[in-house]
Amino acid sequence: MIVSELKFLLNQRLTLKQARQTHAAVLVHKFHHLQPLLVHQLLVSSRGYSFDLLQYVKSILRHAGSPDSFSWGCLIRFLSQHGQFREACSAYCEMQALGLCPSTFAVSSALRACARTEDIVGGRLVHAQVNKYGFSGCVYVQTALVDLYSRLGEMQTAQKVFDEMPERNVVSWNSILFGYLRLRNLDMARNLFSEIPEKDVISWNSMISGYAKAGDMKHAGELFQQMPERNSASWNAMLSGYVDCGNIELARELFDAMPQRSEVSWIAMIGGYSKCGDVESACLLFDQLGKKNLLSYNAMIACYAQNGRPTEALQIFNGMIECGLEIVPDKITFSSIISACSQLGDLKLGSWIELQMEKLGIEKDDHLATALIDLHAKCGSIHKAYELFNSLKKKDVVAYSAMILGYAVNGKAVDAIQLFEEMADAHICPNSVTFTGLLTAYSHTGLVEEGYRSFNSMKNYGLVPSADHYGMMVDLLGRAGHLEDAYNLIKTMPMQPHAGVWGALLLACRLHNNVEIGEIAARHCFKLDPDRAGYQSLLSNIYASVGRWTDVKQMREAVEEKASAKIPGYSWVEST
DNA sequence: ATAGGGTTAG
Repeated sequence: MIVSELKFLLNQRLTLKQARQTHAAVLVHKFHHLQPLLVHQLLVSSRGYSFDLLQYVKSILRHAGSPDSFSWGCLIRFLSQHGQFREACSAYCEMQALGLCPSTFAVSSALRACARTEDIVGGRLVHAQVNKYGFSGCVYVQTALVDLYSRLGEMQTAQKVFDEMPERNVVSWNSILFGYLRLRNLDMARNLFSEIPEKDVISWNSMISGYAKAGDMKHAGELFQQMPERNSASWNAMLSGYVDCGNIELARELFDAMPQRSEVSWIAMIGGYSKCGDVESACLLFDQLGKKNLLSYNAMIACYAQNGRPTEALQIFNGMIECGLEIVPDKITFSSIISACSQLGDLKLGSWIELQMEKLGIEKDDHLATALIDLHAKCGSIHKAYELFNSLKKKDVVAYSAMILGYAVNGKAVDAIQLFEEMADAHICPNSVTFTGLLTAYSHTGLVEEGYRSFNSMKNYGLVPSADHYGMMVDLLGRAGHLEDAYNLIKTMPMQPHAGVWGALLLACRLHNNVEIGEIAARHCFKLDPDRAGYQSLLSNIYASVGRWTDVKQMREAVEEKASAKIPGYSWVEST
């Protein structure tokens, strides 16, 4: 009688509270055989993972009259499915310690957990048990092994397991295909793909995205045309392929042609516009996107931050917090937001952001720490920046560049140059941003020879100096009084020099009071950046230094004319 | 039970 009542209860969706009551009944009446049903129901009906739930289930399992393998298997599978990989692994170990024989789904879930955490040691341990318990004939377990070694990049082992499988399903094929594609081994992948007896949409999608990631849109497109049925992931793989190779027009064509656009499509498209600097189009899409989630907010915030519009990045961030949907920012949001604070030079805001991160329990990974290095360096706390730099698990080119630039803008040129050498010793290849930092450092020290040498060394790394790099060299040469050399360098530029380059030359001419070159530089500045009055003042000062008062007067009038031409109230609008 | 598509730092 009570058994049927309990069974009825257990087949309902149970809350944690109801489960505790049922559990009490189970204990009182020693219906231990119902415990697996209880655990199973609890996990199946739960809305998701929570710490309380885990603790409760574990307490049932630990105090169960007889340890039972089925319940442990349910728990491990549940944890593995809900991304709690570490917990899944430790539950697996605990079950082992109880002397229980694992089920096939406990083993495959444990393998999945090891694969996702890239736990090679744990994975091999479970693998050893697979043979011991005689799961060599189980497709699911064997497929999980193929998946494990594929994710770890150990393709020889993956292939061996795959070859020895007594039977395979399409998931087994997809798992090994995934492994070769991850290693960018397109030849192997192509051969394998052609051998798959019954390709499903995932096989096709994996292959398409493999080609797309390798930049081979021709083959990707061919497969896309050939495939029997497409889902939104197929379209998205093509879309992000075009985005990655910078073909935003084709990406947009695809976006407009898609039968159904998913959240992913919108975000990929916004990211595409962001990368090619078309902020307006990105913004337009974002506004058209009806209900926004964390990832679409992240994409738009990143778009503004990466395109030098920090204020708008912060506005979107505020909009996200106050939208009423209770979207919680994650480490990706904060990476962009910290970058925005840095661009604004706002350490106060930055500190507030750091506090929010602590409150949310967001751990500082290397990505975030690098953003913080930049923030602290730009705001003058160079020691804090170096502390963060030292705390990095792995120092990559981005981290080094941030730190080198940090030293450079804080006038610590010697430290910047030293760090650059340290980076070379660590066999990390510099890129163009690294050289921005290094050249900034040289231009602060006035070490012309060394600066010039490092500028010329860029090509040894396969780097082409940008207009900004030329600008820094002009600044370095100019400040040191080599005005002719600076002017000649501009003349050799393969691209159109922008106002900043001529501005650096003009500034140097003011420092050394050179009228002849100063006039040339000023003429270009007027033309390239007609809205700014600063250039006229500089030239006027140069004229004054040599007593050409008529020209001085003419320049001053030009400055005043500009000032009065401004729309009244403009600066008020700008400051609100 | 096993698989695929999106957002982050200089």
